[in-house]
Amino acid sequence: MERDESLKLENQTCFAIYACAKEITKLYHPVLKELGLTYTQYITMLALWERDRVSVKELGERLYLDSGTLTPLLKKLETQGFVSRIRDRSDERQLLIELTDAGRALKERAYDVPEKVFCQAGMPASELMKVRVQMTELMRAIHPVAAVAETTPD
Amino acid sequence: MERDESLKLENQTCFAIYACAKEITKLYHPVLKELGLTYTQYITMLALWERDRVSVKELGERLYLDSGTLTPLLKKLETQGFVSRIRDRSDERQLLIELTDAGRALKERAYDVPEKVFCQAGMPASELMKVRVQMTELMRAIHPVAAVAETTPD
DNA sequence: TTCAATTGAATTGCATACAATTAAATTGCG
DNA sequence: CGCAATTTAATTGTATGCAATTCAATTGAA
Repeated sequence: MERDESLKLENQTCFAIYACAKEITKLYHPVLKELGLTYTQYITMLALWERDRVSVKELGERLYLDSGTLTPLLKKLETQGFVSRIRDRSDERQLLIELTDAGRALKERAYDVPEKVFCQAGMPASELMKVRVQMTELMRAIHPVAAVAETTPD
Repeated sequence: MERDESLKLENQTCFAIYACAKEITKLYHPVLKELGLTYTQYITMLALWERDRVSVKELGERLYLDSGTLTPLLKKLETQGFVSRIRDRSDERQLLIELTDAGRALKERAYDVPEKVFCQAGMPASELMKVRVQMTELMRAIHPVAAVAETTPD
């Protein structure tokens, strides 16, 4: 690539992904508003609907979020009545996140969400799946980097 | 897709893109720190290196950011000495953003950035290009939606 | 057992993001 | 011209995100 081309905005994969991520979040906004959830709260609920009564640490690993983001977000979900935050009796350092009945009930109303957003996005499901596979591959390529670098022999 | 599968985190294209975007930003962080830029400031400088003396509105359209984000960010870049913020004499509503000499000089030091980040990401350039093309397509599919919906006949 | 090292969550500080509103400047219609 | 509608930034309020630090609980080695 030409020296100058390398710094053009339209040649930055990072920017394409960054901009896309933000637009997608905006697409979810009106749909999630009906459920009383923000986008980050929504993916947190998705994780919990699959498996709850988990520590903040485990939740953070599944969502790629740290306690700085999750602590206030989970307090908010607790205030809204969707989760309970309970200290683990056998290890008081850990905070277990459990769905409430209302939290579990919310799942019923969430089943429509993906389809509603799909309809807004004018893209066939097969294309979206391709994108997902590529993103997952890219994620695998970059996410463990830090950990690997640390264990590199010197 | 099975009813329950549709809400699984690993099946959400939105989550794959969202998580990827965040990890990529983290990859840039240490590299950009040497230049004294955050990620958002960096893409703003990329846009300005291509074309400066533009209004906040035009910059926002190219970066998909609004004045709520750009106003404080541009003030920061001004404080750092990389840009000047000048009211357009012929239309006082507009604020023109111009690179300073220091801002233009910074470009020289930025040429290394993409390669440095590539090296951290263990992915061939051809794969990254494929990702970029797909993201750009997806962006085209979803971004104009709102505008189109407004002009739909009733 | 004892205490230093580690672990997990919370906190702090800073930088986004964006919806909604506000305020100033400009435009365009009558 | 005169003023309502529009346009552009800035502001306000809320919600992330994350690096770095702190604090309490637990673990593990001597």
